[in-house]
Amino acid sequence: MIYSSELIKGTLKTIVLKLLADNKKMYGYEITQKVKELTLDKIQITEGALYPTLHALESDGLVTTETEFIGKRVRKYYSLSPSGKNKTKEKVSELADFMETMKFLLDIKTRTV
Amino acid sequence: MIYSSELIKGTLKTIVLKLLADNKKMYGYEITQKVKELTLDKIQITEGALYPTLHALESDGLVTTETEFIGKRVRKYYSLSPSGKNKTKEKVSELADFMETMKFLLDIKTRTV
DNA sequence: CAAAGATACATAAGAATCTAATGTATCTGA
DNA sequence: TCAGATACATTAGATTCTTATGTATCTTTG
Repeated sequence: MIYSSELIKGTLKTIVLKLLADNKKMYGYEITQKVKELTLDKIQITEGALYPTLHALESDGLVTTETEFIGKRVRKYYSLSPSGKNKTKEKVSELADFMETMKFLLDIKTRTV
Repeated sequence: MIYSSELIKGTLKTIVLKLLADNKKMYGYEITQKVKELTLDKIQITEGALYPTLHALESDGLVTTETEFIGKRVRKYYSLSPSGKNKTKEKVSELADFMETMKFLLDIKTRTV
């Protein structure tokens, strides 16, 4: 089972930030594979979604980049900047809070009018 | 604190379906107020988001409508159709599953390479 | 050793879904 | 009376994703 795409919307940035917080530095392709692995294939981040997100994080100053060559092939590593670390904490705790709220909403058994 | 809007994206349809499952029939404005109340103002559904969603649910055959007049003012009640009830179960359990996955993703403490 | 599949970057058109603004109209309480 | 709440609805624009495409290198396998 793969989650319907709408569910992923809005959480991608937080997922990426959190992965970077846990793994120090990662490159794009690695992120897609890591998410796929950690979620047992339930979340598959496409490159068309990931790269624009990474670029946005960079232009917002939340991540810094360094390029490395593996043979002739380029690899672009992303790391959290100090403000990126703060942002990560904010986004993660907001998402955790949101999930609590949603869990409550989904469990409610109220009067059937 | 109000959740950043991107978080709501993709969950609105599920929230509405679940509310209808619990409350038999509801009208649009009532839904906005109910969500606001149940989430202590953390989730505020705007009408610009809600009405198109309700109309989409209707044209998908997931809800049926009945109009009622309160004085001269019209009120449009929405109820789940049989397929809407099935859809609600699907969407709710998918979202619950998704939240488990996200919780795992957010809590992971892995090697710092 | 050729070809397929994996690795690795990137962009772009289009779809989906929300925000913010606007519109109309009625009801209620101070 | 008049502001605020109730109640419907639409629309322009923004955001963010999907799907497709492009380029190039590396690795594995028949």
